[in-house]
Order: sequence, then C-alpha cells, then structure tokens
Amino acid sequence: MIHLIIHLMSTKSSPRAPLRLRNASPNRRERVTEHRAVGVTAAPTFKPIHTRRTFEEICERIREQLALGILKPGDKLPPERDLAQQLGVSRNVLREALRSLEMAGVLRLQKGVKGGAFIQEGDTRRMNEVMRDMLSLGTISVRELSEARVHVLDLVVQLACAHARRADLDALEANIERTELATKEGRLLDRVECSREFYKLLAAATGNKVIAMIVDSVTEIHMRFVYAKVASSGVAMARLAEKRRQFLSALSERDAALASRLLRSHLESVQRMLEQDPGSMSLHVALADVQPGMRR
Amino acid sequence: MIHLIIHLMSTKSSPRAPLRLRNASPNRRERVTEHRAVGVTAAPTFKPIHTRRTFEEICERIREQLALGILKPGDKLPPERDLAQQLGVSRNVLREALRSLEMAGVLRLQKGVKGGAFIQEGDTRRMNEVMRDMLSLGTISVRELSEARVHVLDLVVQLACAHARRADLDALEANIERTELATKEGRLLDRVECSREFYKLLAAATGNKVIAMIVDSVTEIHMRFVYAKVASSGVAMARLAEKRRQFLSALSERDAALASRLLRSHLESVQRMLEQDPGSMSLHVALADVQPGMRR
DNA sequence: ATTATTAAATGGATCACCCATTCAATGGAA
DNA sequence: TTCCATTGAATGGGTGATCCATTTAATAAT
Repeated sequence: MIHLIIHLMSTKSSPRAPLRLRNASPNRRERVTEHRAVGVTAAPTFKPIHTRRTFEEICERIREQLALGILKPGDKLPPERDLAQQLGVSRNVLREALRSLEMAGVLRLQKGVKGGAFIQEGDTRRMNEVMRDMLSLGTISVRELSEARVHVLDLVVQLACAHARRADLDALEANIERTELATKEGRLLDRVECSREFYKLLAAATGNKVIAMIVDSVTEIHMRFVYAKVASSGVAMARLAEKRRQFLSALSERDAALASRLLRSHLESVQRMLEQDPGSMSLHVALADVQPGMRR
Repeated sequence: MIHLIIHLMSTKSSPRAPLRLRNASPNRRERVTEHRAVGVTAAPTFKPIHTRRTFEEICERIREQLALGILKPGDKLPPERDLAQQLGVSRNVLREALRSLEMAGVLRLQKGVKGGAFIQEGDTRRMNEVMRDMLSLGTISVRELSEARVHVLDLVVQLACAHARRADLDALEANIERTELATKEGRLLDRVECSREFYKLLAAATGNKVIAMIVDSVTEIHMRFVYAKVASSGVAMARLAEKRRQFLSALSERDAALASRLLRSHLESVQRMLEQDPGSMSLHVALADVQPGMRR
C-alpha cells in the first residue's frame, strides 16, 4: 500500500497558494472600489463569476490528480487534518468534498489508525445509481429503460458471440446448472438471482467493460420487477434453464442470429409475464429499497 | 414552486425518531454489559454491523422520498438549520449529505433568502462523469470506450432510422448547415463542436433518453480526442458536411443498412486520423480539464 | 509466549459562530 | 404616485474547537 504524501496544489492555472477563497473581502465597503474602468465604454468584460465553492474545487483537484495518474487505486490521501491544512480550508469543508467523492465511488473512508481516504477501484455500480436517480426524478421512464435493455442486450449477444472465451462459456454453463438446481428445489427467488447473474456473465462475455457496465445498469432495474413479480405471484418462467441451454449452445457455436432470436423471444415472454399484472412494473417496485447494493 | 415541508422520517423500517445514532453509548465502560446471552451456545446471531454513517442515512432518506414521489423536481427542502433539527443531526453532517446529493445531480443548493435545496431535473451528464472516473481509475480503457462507442452508435442508427421524427431530421439538417458554414469560414474547432452536437441530435432521434444518455457518455470522451487533434494539427476531416448529408439522406429514407455503412466508414476514417499521431488518444487528453461541463 | 491493557491516530459528529448573497420590505426622493 | 436606494432577515458557505468511536500498534501483565 503506497502512502503518498500528496500536494494537492493545482497543476493548471496559476500557482495559487492554498485555496484561501475565504476572507477575500474582509470589509464590504472596500468592494465599491472594485468597479473598474469607469469611463471605458469598451466591451464590458464581465468577470467570469467564479463563485466556485471550495468543496467543488477540492473535488476537482483530487480528480485532477487521478486524471494525471498521480493518484491511483490503493493510494491513501493524507489525514483529513493534514490535508485540510495543506489546502488551507477547514476540516469540515474538506470532509464535504471527501464524502462526495466517497458517494461517487472514488474514495473509501476508513476509520482508525492506519485508516484514511483510500482511492478505490472504479465501482461500476455507480451507473446503476445514475439510472435509479434518473428514474426517480422522472427523467427516464420504465418503458424507455426496458426498451433500451432489449436493444442493448441484442448488441451484447452479437458481441458475446464474437468474443466469448472458453471461461465465459463455462461460467454461463455453471450458472445454468445452478438455475436447474434451484428449479428442482423450488427456490424460485434464487432462480431470479441466477438470472441476474446470467446477464452479468453475458455482459462480461463481450470482453468490453464499458458495454458490461451499460448492460448491468439497464438490467438491474428490470430484475427487480421480475423479483417482485415472482415473489408476489409465486409463479416463474417455465423451462428457463432449458431455454438458457439452447441459447448458450447457439452462443458457443457463434450463431449470433439464432442466439439473438432466442433471447429476444425469451425477453418477450418475460415481458408478457410481467405485464399480466399491470403495476408490477411500477416505479415503486423499481425503486423500493433504494441503494441496497451500493457500498455496504 | 412548491414549498414542501417534508418529514424525512423513514417510511420503511421501524418508526425511529430523528436519527440520533450518536450518544448511543455515553460511557465506554457500559459497553461491557452489552455482551449478551452469556451461556447460550445457540446460533451466534451476529449483529449486522450497521455502522451506516449518518450522512449516508440522510442521503438514503432523501432518495427514498424521491422514489416515493413525495419529492419531485422543483421542490425545495426545508432550510438546512430546520432540516438538521428535524433529523436530529448537526448541520454539518446534513450538509455533507446535501453536497453529495448535489454532486450527484439530484439537488441544487441556492443561496440567499428564498434559496434552499431544490430537487433538480435529472442531469444526464452524470453518466459522462461516471465514464470519466472509470477512465481515471483505470477501470475501463480508451480502447474499450472507443469500441463501445462504435457498437452503440450502430445501434443508434438502427433506432434513429426507425423512430426519427421530422423535427429530429430538421435539427440534424440545421446542424449540417452550421457545419458547412464553419467549414467555409475555416472555423475548425467550431466544426468539432458541430460534430459533438450532431451525435447528440442523432442520439435524441432514437426517441429513447436512456439510449441517448448512453451515447452521449461514450461520445463525450471521444470528441475530446478529436478536438485535441484538430486543435494541435490544424487539419480536419475532409468532406465532413458532405458525408453528413449523405448519412442524413439515408436516415431520412429509413435506409438503416446504408446509414449504418456510411457512419461506420466515417468512424473508421476518423479513427485513422486520430491514430496517425499516436498519443493523441492518450488518457491525458481525455481527462484534461476534468469536469468543465458539469455544474459550472 | 500469550493475552490483556493502553495509547495514539484517524475518521465521525457536534456546536457555536461568522461571512456572503439574495430578496422583500421599507422609506425617501422625484 | 412611482421609482430607486437602503436595510434587514433568511439562507447557504465556511471556520475552528472539541469531543466520540474505532482501529491498530506498542506495552505490560500473566
């Protein structure tokens, strides 16, 4: 574990001293003298308003260090007290920044001696949170999300057919076996979990983490609907494992057209199942228990 | 503007009073007595470690209200001082939560009387930030992002062909005209901006905001490469507007195959242009000036 | 050697202030 | 009356001191 002592001085823009945005105008009266160039009728050069707040400034500087590779996952920031002093800000406002970055999945704060603020590996679940917030705020709809999912999954099938490796196929096979077992033993909700995992594995099989992240984010909400539906109705998709096997077989033989057809058909039947009970795809179901998966 | 007075009491879980996680054990010595069931050898029911910090708790409760539709975009939260008292937490820790939510694009904090914490419309640029962070942290690579972009854009072309409306096509047409003008006047960087806008409009033409958000997020970084390349080399894609016109024509005639072919060919030539100068697609270029577009 | 105790480091949280901005109310001048 | 300047209150922005809780290493006791 590298314990960097980091100078969070800005690398771009003028080499300003510790933030010190505060106390800029100790006396309001002096402000009047700021009016400049009284008689000049030239282009009114408005000051670029920089009412950037210090916590934003701090977030930005830390992200800057990340972007420059000076900070990397596993690194530790200086203790809050030290860093606050380095930056010339109060500990309180520094913590506002650190918590924001923690919420954003960039940092993890850990208590105790040898604790501190550690840079994290990127948490791909952040995108799920974005989707949830967008849904909560009404920016996107359940319909758009479902539609996007169908299209994205189709793309994923193409890519998975092209790029899936032995290990990916094996993982999918193992998943199907778990699905079969859960089916035999009547553990319906476990089977839903298997489904969730199935799509995760399929996404991973594309070999592209960006695509995988996108797929996960659009699948997450959908699986909640399925989970809720299965939990309440007690019924579940028939011949699930069997269908998965057919699909995996097509995937193994790189038959994208067939795999695509099989998946689309499955998605449609699931959709029909969900829509039997209007309201099973309500926002409420999608958003219940907000952020249970995130940072626990 | 609705001024809700909101009770941020949790709706799920027990009707607990204001958070009051603190002062739980005023005296360390008393802790010893917490050991329970001394002689019981039964299943060791470990406490589920709920070291959830209050700022997380607060974020969750506010998101809960969003999910339940009690809070909607445009609503205002109570003043910090009031809300802190309602929740039984200090103002500082409340602010940590509010700032996190602001960074997440859920809130906007506004100063002055009649100011406050306002729920925002969902900011779709949040996904761009996620991409940038993932790139910074090395979770995803430039290659994966570029690759994903190509595939996603192909999907977008299919969808845009199917769903583009008159207004969408007109907007694209107008964009091409701006591109032509910029070309004539030699404003190369403006032309790059036109390109950025072009993909945004194309994404919007799918009629699906989820897809649009995804496209924007994978295109954002790419346009930085193009911008940097054009800015440094002074050269730019030849016959850009012309190619766009051909593409738009195919789109108008709902010829997805042709449109797809045209776009892919264009993307490839751009890629060749970028790769002429190795290093032009470096992380540094992608991440310079982190978060300039976000909340300025 | 092993185990219990202690102490220090560090994040978690509170309190009491003060500043800066904004906006409505007020009041005086045209 | 109408308009503009002043004022004051509401509210977010920020500070510093202080305490608590957790974690770990060093130390002491067995």
